[in-house]
Amino acid sequence: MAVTMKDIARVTGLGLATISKYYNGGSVRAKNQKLIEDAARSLGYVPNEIARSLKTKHTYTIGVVIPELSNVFITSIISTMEDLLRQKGYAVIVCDCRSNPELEKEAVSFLLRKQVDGLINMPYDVTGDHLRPAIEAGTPVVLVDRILKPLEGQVPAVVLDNVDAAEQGTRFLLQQGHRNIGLVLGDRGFYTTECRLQGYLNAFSGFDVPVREENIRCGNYTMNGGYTAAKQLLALPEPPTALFVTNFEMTLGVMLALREAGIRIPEDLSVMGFDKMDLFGEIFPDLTLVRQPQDAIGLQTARLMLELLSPSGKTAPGTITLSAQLHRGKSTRELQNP
Amino acid sequence: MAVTMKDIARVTGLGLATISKYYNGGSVRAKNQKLIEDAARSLGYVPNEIARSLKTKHTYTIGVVIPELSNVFITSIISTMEDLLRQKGYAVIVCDCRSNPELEKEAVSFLLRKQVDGLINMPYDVTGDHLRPAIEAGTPVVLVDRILKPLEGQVPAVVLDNVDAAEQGTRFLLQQGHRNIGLVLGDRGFYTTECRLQGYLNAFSGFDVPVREENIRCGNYTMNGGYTAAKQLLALPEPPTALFVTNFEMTLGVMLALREAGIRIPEDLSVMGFDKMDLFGEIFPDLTLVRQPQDAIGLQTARLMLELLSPSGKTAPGTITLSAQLHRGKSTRELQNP
DNA sequence: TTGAAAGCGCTAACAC
DNA sequence: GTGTTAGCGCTTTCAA
Repeated sequence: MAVTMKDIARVTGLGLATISKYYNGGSVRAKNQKLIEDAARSLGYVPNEIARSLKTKHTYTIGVVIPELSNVFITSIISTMEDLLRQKGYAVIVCDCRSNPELEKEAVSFLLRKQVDGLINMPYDVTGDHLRPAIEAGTPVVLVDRILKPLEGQVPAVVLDNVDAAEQGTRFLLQQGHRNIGLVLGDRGFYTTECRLQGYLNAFSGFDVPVREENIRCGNYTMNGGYTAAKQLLALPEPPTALFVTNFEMTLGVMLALREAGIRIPEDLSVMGFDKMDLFGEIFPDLTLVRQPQDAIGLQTARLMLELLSPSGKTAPGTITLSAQLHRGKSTRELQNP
Repeated sequence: MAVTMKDIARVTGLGLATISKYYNGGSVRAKNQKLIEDAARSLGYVPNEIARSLKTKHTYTIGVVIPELSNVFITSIISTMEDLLRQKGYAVIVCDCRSNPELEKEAVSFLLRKQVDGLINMPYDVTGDHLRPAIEAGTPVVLVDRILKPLEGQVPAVVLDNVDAAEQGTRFLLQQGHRNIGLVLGDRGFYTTECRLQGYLNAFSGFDVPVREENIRCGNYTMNGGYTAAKQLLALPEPPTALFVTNFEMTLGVMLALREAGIRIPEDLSVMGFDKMDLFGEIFPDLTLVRQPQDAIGLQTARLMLELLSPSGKTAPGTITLSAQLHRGKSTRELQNP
């Protein structure tokens, strides 16, 4: 049987309340403090957070439900959130639902039974039905990276301004004189994919340049997908003079395909990447890209959750939209004869 | 206030014990079962696992402490473990200790206070001191990927036979006639690094070939590290005829460096990779590599934990060693004039 | 099969 | 500052 406060009480001769108060930062006579500390050490006492939770009604646990763990964007956001959350005393239970709506729903109810204080979700099921039980139970929910139309106004979210991000990137290439611009997207139907496509189209219509359907490819947000998409784009009768790739993994795949084909960047082809700079590191020392502020996304999400959890906080369920920043590197060049 | 069993009891007119039994799979009269289900649905009852845990002494929660989340080997192992564990009703709390022994120690005590049923650790602190509190508290611990000398015989572990893996890879290259073989390792001092180096050396002494010190490079287990190491190896007065790269991220970096340098594989240089095959996917369609059985590692770890947790199970704290398998791809070739 | 009651380890009034 | 006590939501004898 584990050591409990009762044991400490017995050994020290103090009352339970005193010991409890000590562990909750209350003021205790110095002599008794020493008594408690000594007893705790010699008995090997570890406070039981479960029992405490039962009483206090909060578990200091946050559930995080994500579609996939094998994606640097997701893992880097999780790391950032976890750092802040743990610093504030919260544990994080991560549930990878394997891009499966059934598992996603299950994960939510699982976490609810575990009495998590809050739920952070990068949603997969676009209906948002999986979150209904949480909302009904009054458990705070924060969405990351994607909003859910059916839940708009009910659940706050932290997202990138995806339309603007893609528009920025595309506009830059257009300004450089490119007219034939390949776009490598994630799968259709995803919130981010659709937004980024919209941004691309917006930029084109802003320049009054017609869009070539065949230039738009879906790379599934994976390295392989990007690789394949690049090969297809290169094989077109009129291959693009510039490529805009909309996430990290796909950019990696695209770069590999280009190297394999012996294509020089930016002499033969301009490339615009996406996502976080430092992950590309020294390998693509100065890739032109749309920088997604992932640290800020993770931070804001955690902060928002913390705010919802604070006794005062009942923040309005708005959407925090963060802006991407264009980084002008050396992988793009001005087209001489547009 | 949340809905509790008491509410169900009140509504149905049944006793607490009956309802509890129903939720624990006991047999209840069909009529009452329906009564309970209806009441639960209309009230929105969710069983409180916290209260249950207080009584039953187990939380169905496993703590996982890892050095870093941004590494495909680690995330893929976590995903595999989590799948099995969750399937058995266990939640997984992942703590990324950022390769910081202080944080690692803190993570363990944090999880202990949370009353996790077990602890899975890919250890960073080689002294293993951070795990002492868990061992003293009688909480089952399983190590993954690395063993801890000071804790040998006290804590079971699941690891790759790293020496043999590296020996296999190196021996294959030697058999192909290579004598000048570059080795790209992780940082010195790590368990896996030292084992893999040992394997390399073993193979050389088996062939009675002297080892060139300058061929051994540390790439920090990162993509950038691999990239840099490859550049350095290529710049040697007598560059190697083959490269053995000992993890996924570094292999990626090495491949990029080689492509950049316009080196053909395997015509100009043979390359042997490491880690899981399918992550390389179609991009390096047939890379020769030492395949690490990561799924098996994750599975065995989870299984071992489950076994320790089962009422019967008090498995001996041995080490499960899994073997790597050499995959003969097309990135290596026999040297004609050795 | 069902119900009454005790108690898991802790917190929080409240009285001292 | 300290001790007494009730009770968080559940499980689990034990008797009916």
